[in-house]
Amino acid sequence: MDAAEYDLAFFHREGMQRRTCRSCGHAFWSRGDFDQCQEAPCQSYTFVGRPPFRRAYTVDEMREAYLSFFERRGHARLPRYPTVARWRNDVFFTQASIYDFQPWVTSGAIPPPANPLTISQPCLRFIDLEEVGRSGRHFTLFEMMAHHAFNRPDHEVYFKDRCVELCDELLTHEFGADPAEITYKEEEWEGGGNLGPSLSVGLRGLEVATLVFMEYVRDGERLRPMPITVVDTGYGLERYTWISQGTKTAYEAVFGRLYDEVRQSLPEYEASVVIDHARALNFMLTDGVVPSNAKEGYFARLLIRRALRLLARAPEPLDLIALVDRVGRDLAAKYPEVGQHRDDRDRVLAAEIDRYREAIDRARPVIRRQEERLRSHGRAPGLNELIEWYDSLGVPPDVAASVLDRPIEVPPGFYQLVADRHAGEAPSNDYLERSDGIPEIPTTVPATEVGYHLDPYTVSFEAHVVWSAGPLVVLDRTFFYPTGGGQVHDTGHLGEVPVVDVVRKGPHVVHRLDRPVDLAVGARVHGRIDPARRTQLMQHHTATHILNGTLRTLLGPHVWQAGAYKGPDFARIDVTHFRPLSAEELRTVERRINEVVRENHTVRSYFEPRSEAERRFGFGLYQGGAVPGKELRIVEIEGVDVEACGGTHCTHTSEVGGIDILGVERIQDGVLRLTYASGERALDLRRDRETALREAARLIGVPAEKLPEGVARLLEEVETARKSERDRRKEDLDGLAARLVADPATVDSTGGRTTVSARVDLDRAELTELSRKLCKAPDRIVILSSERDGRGTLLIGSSAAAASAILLLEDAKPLFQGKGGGNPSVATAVGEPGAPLEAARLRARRAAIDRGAPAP
RNA sequence: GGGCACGUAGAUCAGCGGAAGAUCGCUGCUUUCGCAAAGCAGAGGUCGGGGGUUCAAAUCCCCCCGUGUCCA
Repeated sequence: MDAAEYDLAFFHREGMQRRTCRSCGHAFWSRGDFDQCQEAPCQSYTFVGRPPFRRAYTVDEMREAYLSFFERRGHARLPRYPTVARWRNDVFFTQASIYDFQPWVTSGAIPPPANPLTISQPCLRFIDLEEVGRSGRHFTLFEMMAHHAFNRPDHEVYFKDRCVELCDELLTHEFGADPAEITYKEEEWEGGGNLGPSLSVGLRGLEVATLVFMEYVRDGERLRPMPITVVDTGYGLERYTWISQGTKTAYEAVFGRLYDEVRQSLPEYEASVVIDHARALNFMLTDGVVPSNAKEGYFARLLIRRALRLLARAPEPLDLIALVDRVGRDLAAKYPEVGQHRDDRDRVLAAEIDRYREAIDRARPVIRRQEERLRSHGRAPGLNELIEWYDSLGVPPDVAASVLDRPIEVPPGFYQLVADRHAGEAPSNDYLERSDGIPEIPTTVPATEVGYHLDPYTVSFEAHVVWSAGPLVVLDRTFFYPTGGGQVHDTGHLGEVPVVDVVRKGPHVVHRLDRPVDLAVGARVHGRIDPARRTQLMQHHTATHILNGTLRTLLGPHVWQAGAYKGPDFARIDVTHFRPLSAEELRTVERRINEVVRENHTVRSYFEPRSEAERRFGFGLYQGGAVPGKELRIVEIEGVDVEACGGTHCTHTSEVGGIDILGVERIQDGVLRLTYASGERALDLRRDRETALREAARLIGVPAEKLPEGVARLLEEVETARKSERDRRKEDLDGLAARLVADPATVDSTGGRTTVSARVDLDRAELTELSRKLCKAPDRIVILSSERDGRGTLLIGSSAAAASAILLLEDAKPLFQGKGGGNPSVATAVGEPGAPLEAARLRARRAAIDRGAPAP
């Protein structure tokens, strides 16, 4: 990055010098005369015991001081976003404040909710999990305080110069830091295809802010300017609290009194980690993460299990739920939603704690058995077993040692070894987006004005073509709904040409016709939407909201939509929940949703300023993912459900007609999928099911309502028939065995042995069975030949210790080009077609009679 | 999303290329006034599903389904 990028007027105005750090080699700006930047590792902490700030702050005081500082300087204060980044599919969690505005705001697709703005965003990072409790400054959950500005060519808010000035003013004026102690280190930032210069702000050995200026798009080797430049800053709330107090570690400063309390029972490391995890869990569970074995849920599980293990080290075991609650009560002062979700949070937590116990209980006998097996081979469980048990059974090494009731050495980097084991695995490719196959539409084409938001009942309209290519048409206005928000597009006609697909492309709604058309820009067209399909989509969408709201009411606020589909034939919703629905829960849900339909609640759809809507309804709004923008479209079913949603809805719940739940399945640990249908489709499907039922009943000759009993009886009959067939075959073989033994032509009893040899054409299973029967008597040698499908089989069985079936077979095999083998008590071979099977049998018989077995 | 483990009688599991087993539970008989217990006898299995390899597959390979677990 060009040095000029960092050559700011502010630095010169303040008389700062550009120097090069002798440790890290980075250039930096400062007022003071340093030969290295004021950041770790170049500079060690020099604030412990003598803080550089005017006074000490608690976390809440610091957050307030920061936000109000920027508020006073023209920034709008924004409430936090959820810590689960449901609006993105490339990450699970909000890891920085800028995540709240990616990708739509930073790409310019949607205006920011405020500009400039300030926020303290709780962020979750698991990358440094091992550092938590050790480094003194890492947290799983931290709050990134930030001020952001989004600059368009026609509206410049502020960029580098003002940004650095604000940061400097915060440190020096607001907090009273010595201006001479601050260094601004030049760095480069790159992410998501964008890049730009950044400044890392150092103070007494601590990085107290990162100021990023998103400016360029990487275009191959070249850099193109971004249409929107972004000021992306990050100030760690915990670090500010820490440096203001000058304590030894950030944990003491941030966790305050609770830290001292927990330290009564646990050492520094354990105390820091359990409180950290309890804090992170409060946000995760409040924001609807359900612990599970996959995706975001796994991280909640990871924290819970880690915390349980560490808490168990206390002399008097500490209770995780109590600890989480204790932390939650403090958080609730500033984040009321944490308090509101308290009971639900505890239920979810308790369920996961139970599951951990179950996992250990399940693993215990497995571990014992494996140890037993190892010991029988003269070995003992070692590191490999410990890794294996953790990886596939979830048993941590210390727990495994306690199960075995003997100490096992656990190497320090144990969890790293487990991670290394997973190193070569294929990376997740969730983030890959499919191309929609639609060409770029020139920015000069005016944005489409959409009518379906305000009036979902209009299915006929006039509009003008503003762009067209082959079968694709963009109009100045449309009532066609484009696929989005889980709802499938409308179909219909433009003029006489069928519309087969409708998609949103940036600000445009693109209609795809079933054939290329020649439409001039400016041409007037008549649009007609298939009304039956539209009605069905509206019913399914409103039904989805009714179901979602009802599930949250009945099961708790941990229920979040994890995906949804509203098609013309059926709809489905995936929701987070920690156990399967019982038959009774399902009945209750179905009864309630249909009650809501009958109660005919008004469904209001309207636009509202984001902050107002969030104040009134909270984060539950973002069931379909957080939606940026100044205004949200709210769909409110009074008393049942409120969501930010762009779909087409009925205006009264009775229009939904009724909701039939077609099925519930567990699609992932912690996620249930409900499939259902409404309106006409519900009737169709019910009719189909009834027809199938009646037809099945007719086929087995019982009235439809007696079908279960009828089927049960039928199954019983089948079972009886199968059994009697088995018995009959058994009897046949018994009879055959008796005849063979009684037939002097097949039996030879010389030398204290009985050799039974016969040609019986049976299948392989029958041959084996027959031989087995004959061999029940002692000192029997059984030699059976059989031909099926042109290929001969020779089976030899033996209950005579001196006669080996396999040796007899090996001897006779070559005669009929047989392939096969077996063991001393039974052996089988199949020969080539046409090979002399009987000769082989007679040879085996001869050998058995003469010697009991061929000479070795 | 990926790795690993597991799926065999009603339950818990063994077997891991050559004739489906153990323990508990169940049924019947013996014994007892009756129960428990014991002894004897017996019933109970598409070895998760589908392909493949092999003379032969519960067993080896591939693909699904389910459960658990770890990693992102």
